Amino acid sequence: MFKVNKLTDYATVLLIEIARRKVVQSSQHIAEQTGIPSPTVAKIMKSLNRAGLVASRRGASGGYSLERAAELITLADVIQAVEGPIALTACADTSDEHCNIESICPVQGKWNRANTAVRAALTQVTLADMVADMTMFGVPQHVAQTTAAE
Amino acid sequence: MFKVNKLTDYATVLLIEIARRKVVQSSQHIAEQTGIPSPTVAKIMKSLNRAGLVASRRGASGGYSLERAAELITLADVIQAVEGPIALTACADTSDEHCNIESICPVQGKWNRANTAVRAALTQVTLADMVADMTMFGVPQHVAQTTAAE
DNA sequence: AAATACAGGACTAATTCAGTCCTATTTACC
DNA sequence: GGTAAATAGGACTGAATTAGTCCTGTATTT
Repeated sequence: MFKVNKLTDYATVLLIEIARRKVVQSSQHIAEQTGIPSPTVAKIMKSLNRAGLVASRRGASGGYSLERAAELITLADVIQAVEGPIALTACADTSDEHCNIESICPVQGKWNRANTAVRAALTQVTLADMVADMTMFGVPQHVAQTTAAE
Repeated sequence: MFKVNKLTDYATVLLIEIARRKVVQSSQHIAEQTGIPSPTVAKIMKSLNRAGLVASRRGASGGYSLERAAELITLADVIQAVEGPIALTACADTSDEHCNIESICPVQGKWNRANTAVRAALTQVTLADMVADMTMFGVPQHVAQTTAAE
């Protein structure tokens, strides 16, 4: 199956959680809210921070918040933050990886068109869209509960 | 990096080879032409045949040929043939896989929009496009040689 | 000063993927 | 009719990637 990493899927869940509440949340807290193991959350949040998708505050009562509006964070951003560049084949990307079938694949533009098309598609979908889709398909019980509980 | 399987990349190479010559070729022959190991070629060709992208003829002087014109074979077809359904996340696909974070991800349409967009993007790129892109970026030495030799 | 929380990176376990091989079936040709 | 050539299907193994954990250091609040 053609799919994104598990971690990328998690990342969207985390970002949606952060987008819903507007306050700074510790990675520990986010883990509890989402049910994703805390070390894993920490790892992902670091990537998202490095990529500039979330702002971090250290120290007591620190944590993470969105760096910019959910409308301005695209799925392409998230995937790139967690997995690196969106390049459907290895040779299209960094030229330090050498294609072992060079005789027929001398870094030609074979896949360029596809890369561009997929990147464009993923740039069209924003975090805000995903939040909207979620509630459309039925508000998740768990989040609804915990949100109400506060 | 967000990318397709190596086998899918191979598959495009194989299909391009088949598209260039119009005759029926054995999987063995295709392997020699492309430099991809013959058992691997055989495996991929079986998938492509099952998916209806290539026609097969058994027995002596048998082999494979395109089932339809290169313009009508899309990258989405190839990916689906080799990797299965294009579903960016596991839970969006067959419902027999159970998401282990169900509390926050009860098979919601979170990723639907993205799946649709990516599928559309990959449907726009055809095998004919890839053949064209290849020659545009410089005719591969090897294929040029062997083609001339016959 | 002490507690809290992020930053970076090393390491291990689990999963997936790539590649090979074996047996059965079909077809061409002598 | 027999033999060789080729695909069909599937099982199996080794390699590579991914997911997950943990440790040490640094910044910040109270």
